[in-house]
Amino acid sequence: MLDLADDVLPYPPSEADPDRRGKPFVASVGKCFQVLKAFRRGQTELRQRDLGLSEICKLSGLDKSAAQRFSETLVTLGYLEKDPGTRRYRPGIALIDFYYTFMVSHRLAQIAMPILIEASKVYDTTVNLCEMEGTDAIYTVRIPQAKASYGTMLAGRRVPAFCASPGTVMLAHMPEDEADAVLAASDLRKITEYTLTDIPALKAQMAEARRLGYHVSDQQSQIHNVSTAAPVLLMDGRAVAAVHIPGYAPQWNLESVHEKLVPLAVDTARRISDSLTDAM
Amino acid sequence: MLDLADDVLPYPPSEADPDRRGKPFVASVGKCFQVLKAFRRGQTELRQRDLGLSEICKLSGLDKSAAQRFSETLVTLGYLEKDPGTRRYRPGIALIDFYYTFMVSHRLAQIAMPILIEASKVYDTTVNLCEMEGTDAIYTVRIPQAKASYGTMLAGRRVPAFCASPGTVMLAHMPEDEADAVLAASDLRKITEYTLTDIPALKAQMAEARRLGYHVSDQQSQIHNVSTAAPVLLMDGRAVAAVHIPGYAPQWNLESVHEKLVPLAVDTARRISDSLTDAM
DNA sequence: ATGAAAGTATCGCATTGTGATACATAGTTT
DNA sequence: AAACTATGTATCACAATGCGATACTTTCAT
Repeated sequence: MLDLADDVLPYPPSEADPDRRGKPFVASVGKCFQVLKAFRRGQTELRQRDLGLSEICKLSGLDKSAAQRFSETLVTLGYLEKDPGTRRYRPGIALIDFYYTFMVSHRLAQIAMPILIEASKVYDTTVNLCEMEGTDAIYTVRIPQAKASYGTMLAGRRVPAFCASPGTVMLAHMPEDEADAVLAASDLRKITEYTLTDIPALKAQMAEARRLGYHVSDQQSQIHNVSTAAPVLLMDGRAVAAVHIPGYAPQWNLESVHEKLVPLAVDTARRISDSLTDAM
Repeated sequence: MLDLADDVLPYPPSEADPDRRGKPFVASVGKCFQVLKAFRRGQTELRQRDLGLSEICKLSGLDKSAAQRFSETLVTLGYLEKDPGTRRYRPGIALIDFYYTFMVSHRLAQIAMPILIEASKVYDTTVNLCEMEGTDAIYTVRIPQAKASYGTMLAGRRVPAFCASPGTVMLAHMPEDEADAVLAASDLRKITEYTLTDIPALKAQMAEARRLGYHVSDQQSQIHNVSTAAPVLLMDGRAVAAVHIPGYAPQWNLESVHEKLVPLAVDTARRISDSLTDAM
């Protein structure tokens, strides 16, 4: 039995944040999102798609009454579904609406999509677009390949920025103080035995990524995965995203990745950068 | 200038609903989602990605104070972003999290994904998976093609069930009273000049779809689009989803769609149905 | 300059959410 | 079966919290 709870989640979510102090904040809204987030934790920590009320309590940090109020509210709104038999809750299909709301107005994704699709056909590989959010890189566009695993096909996945190639490359092409702040806020724990966790080594790696214009991560976030990333840059040199192409063993190794996937990633990222600046 | 507002959205969202009466409901939560929904309306009705506070008021039905409170709350939580210069709000990247939360636990999508990818390669076409939500068909999985338009690549898009082939085919394979209820609740307005809007004609069309096991819609929801859909069925014959393959003119016409896309859609849907029942 | 419209801040009131408690139901163990 | 435990549901008095009218500030058009 896993021990949940306790690292009780960032709530109340600000009053700590510098420039959010004093802004109006409706606590109930924060709590409802704690409930929705509980399902994500439930999936990673408990490996189950549906949660009972008491599990929601533990994972959200809310008491029983609150958990019930918010869960039922979310059911009424369609964002959770409730199995009448088991009385357990699960994510509702209406949640997809917000993905659409975000993506449909996301110019970067719109521009990148056809270019990424083309790129995926070159070697029949998965190709992803990543963007920074806090200390994570989030996959926003993924062009899937039939043989890939389901989890690696889904947009919305998060990976700690410090230990994955898209993160490295975005941190590298970012004002240094911002990058430092991200590293400082990151939970620097080893994901695999190859994960770098000390700041100087990470900064050296970032410097090299900046120099080369790409980064190859050798099993630092996943065993048997040598993955490449190249930055999508604005004219001022800031990275707004990264193109990420994973290469899985045994099909790909460090050498073939350098020979084939690196140029592809760099070129794809550059084409996106160009289209982006043209469009402005 | 479009007149917005007024059809002030279904709020308070239940007390009307039969079996949701008396369930605890936190009004603030409902209102925060009104704000998020406002962005979707803003995109379709105003064609703009970001909204000012007063636009949020109109589109959400909230007063100025409430709109501000909830918008700022959502900014603090990361679900909206605010441009400091223009003071306008736009959807935040964190919204993607909920897509992931839903999809990662969605067995149907997991099973369907590789099968849909295979299908998309046969004629290099877009292939979609749709599911019912209220009176709409929602696209939950989409395998994009480079030449397609961005809007048709995004999961989360909704189409009224009555006038699109995936909807027709799902309604057809549904207990009749449920299908009738959906039609009754639908806003039966012509989308194109070919849209059927009278119930008997729609029911005849559904009957034929049930008989054939697929449906081809000829420009009923979009001009120059002849699209095919076939139902994904459980063992009891109920549809849980539909495979949808659009065929755009001039590349595709009614004849070539029948010859090629119909068998592909039917076969793909059947393979998903089989995998689904195997997995249980 | 002037005015209108949009955005932000303030604050007393009472509505609304709160959470302790009690009750009901499901699932397990003896 | 009965007894027990855990989990889910309902109730309710209190006051904290969200409410929204008002006033203030900024921005943009004229």
